[in-house]
Amino acid sequence: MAYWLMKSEPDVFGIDDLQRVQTAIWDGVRNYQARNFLRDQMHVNDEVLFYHSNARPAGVAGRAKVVRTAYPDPTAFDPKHRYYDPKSQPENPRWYAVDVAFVEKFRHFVTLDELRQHPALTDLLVLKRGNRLSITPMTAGEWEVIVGLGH
DNA sequence: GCCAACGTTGGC
DNA sequence: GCCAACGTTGGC
Repeated sequence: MAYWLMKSEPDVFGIDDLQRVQTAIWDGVRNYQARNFLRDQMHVNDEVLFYHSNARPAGVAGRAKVVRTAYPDPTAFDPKHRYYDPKSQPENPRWYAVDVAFVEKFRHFVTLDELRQHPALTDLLVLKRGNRLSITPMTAGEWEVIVGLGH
């Protein structure tokens, strides 16, 4: 069991969208380090904290879990899609996606500021200066603290 | 909208 | 392999 923080822009796809559809493909990852986490280390039932980026405020909106491990990202093969990448071919895929399922929306939205203030979260990768990774691992302890803040 | 930080691209 | 130019991310 692993614990992940996954960023999405709520204007594009937020926790409310996931709640509505319940299960969704997490596609559009176009960063090698994030892809490697997703492709090589994500397992079914891994915990996901759903982070709203490019939002006011930014922060953790709720929980999801992994329900399908990595498979080739179909949006990379679609020339009309904004995530299209001609260098990714079905016989040699460059980009991958997983499926995630809604678990809960936090009663209390945990803002980036609250994360920064908490002494147990100083090593959280998303708080590191300049961090742009859309998928980052965290420890079970960090996960528990953030879920506690959200409840 | 600004802009710092970062990743990727491509010429050499 | 270097590195300047460029594009993107994401908080504010």
